[in-house]
Amino acid sequence: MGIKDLLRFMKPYILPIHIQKYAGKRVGIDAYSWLHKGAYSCSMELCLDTDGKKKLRYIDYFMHRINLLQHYEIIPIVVLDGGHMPCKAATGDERQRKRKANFDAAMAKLKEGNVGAATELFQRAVSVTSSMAHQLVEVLKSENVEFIVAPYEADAQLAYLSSLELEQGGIAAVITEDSDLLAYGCKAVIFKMDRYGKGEELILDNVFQAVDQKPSFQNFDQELFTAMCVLAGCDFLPSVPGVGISRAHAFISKYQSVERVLSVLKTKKGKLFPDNYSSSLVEAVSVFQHARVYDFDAKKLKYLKPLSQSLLDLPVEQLEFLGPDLTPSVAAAIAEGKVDPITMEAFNRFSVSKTPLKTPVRSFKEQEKSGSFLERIELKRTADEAMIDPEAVLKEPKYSKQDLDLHKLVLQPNKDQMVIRTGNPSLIPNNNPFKIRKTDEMNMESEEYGLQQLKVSFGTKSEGMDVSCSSPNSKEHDCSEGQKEVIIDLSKLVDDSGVKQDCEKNREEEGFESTEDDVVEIQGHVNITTKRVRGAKPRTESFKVKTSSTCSENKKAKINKKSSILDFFHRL
DNA sequence: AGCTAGTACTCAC
DNA sequence: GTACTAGCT
Repeated sequence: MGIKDLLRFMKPYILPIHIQKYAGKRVGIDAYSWLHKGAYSCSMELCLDTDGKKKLRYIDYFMHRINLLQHYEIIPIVVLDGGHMPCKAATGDERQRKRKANFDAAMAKLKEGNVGAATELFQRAVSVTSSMAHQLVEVLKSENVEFIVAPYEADAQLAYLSSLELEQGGIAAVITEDSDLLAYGCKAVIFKMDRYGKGEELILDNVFQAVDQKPSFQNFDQELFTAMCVLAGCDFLPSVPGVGISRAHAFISKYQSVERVLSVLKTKKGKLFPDNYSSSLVEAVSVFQHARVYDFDAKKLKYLKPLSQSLLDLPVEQLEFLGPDLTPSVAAAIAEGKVDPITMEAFNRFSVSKTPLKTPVRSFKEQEKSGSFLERIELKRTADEAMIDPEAVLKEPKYSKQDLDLHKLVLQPNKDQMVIRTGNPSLIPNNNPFKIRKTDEMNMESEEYGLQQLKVSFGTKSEGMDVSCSSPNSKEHDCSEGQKEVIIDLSKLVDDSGVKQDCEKNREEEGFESTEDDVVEIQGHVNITTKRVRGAKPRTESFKVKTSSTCSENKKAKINKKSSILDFFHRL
């Protein structure tokens, strides 16, 4: 939702620019915007979780834009969303239901054979999942693109980076579609950046300094501006009925103080003014000012802006609304993309895996991002696959039978079973001209993700879980085109043979040859204690962990398409 | 004039 | 998440 009507209201201050303006500078990117847009190019594939490269087109979209920035010598800093703020309004159930309805309608159209109508409906059903985010993180890692997973809102983290000096790792501007960045006090924000690098920019200082410009913010400071945003209605607090951006601005201009505006509003609105509105507004403004963010240098959480005395006087428990505190190690693990910020599960070396949470209440964003029905994830792109004719892919008859099977899985998301198909995560779209990968880097990564990953925690209550996953030994990079397949049988609830067969079938279809020779297996037990920092009770669970790796050596030679940056821009 | 609520859109072969 | 708009106060 952002700040209701803020961008329209601020239109006079929003000017067209080209990102070239930021050549040589560091620029922050609100990953959610691009993930969401990119998802449109493959919404059906994402919803159905089909196998194949088309599902990863959102990565293509994202990386093409990263490449665009790099072409203009901009240093992109990708910021991803982390956990959810406790105070976030629970407006999501409605959207979630709509998505589900669109998904069901899309499946119906698909059964009828009306692919066009289905595609349209899938576009309304698609949402950004944490699997997608993590998949992106893996590609960013492999491409050496700087990224950070915010402890909570990416917006707050971006605003924090924007407040830092360049030498401290600060950024000169933020690219986003979200008006919240302004409420957080981001100095320079670029909206609606297109594929050529054109966008619309708002410089906050220009707003405060402008004379003879309407609407006028001459007597505003950042706090009043943020208060205006909250009054107009934001994610943390809906506005008082009848108050929108114009009236919010008028009130703040006139009374120059949050307290006075609130008391006037109270007498004016009478019964329409909610009892706890004043305290909620002050809290919401505080979140925009002091939200918890990650300090990359100190490697711990800190506040976007140092706490005021009145906040410092509060007992620590009452500061939870700024984002619950996280221990430095947890905060760092989240920031570096090693731990899922919502479930607190360690990410698998190759992919994301998790069952839907069984906690009674899940917020909208939580459901949206943790992938309510997209529990299967694949990263199995190979160079071979990249050679497949797109036409042929489209003609594959998989949309009939296989998707019905998938649909069953979708309708029973609680089944404690999933199949994770993984491949070399470093493989980025083959049409990607900036694919430069150094082998030693890859090996370093593999070490970093080594056996410690056996200590992963799994956020389920299942017992006796068998985890088969690819062993991250250095060898596998010698056969980076090889494919790994992981099957997790979390319970005996479901007969897994069907799924396994599907996998085998896929392997054949894709010409995958598994050689038993290089299968490595490690088996053992690990005891895991998961400390759920946000609200839930700590758990200790015991899992049987089995690791195996399958690599195929005799893969076709990689296509050595010499794709230069110029090639890429010619295609644009 | 401004707020509310409903609809349409984001990609790109 | 946004933009646009018809209809209401």
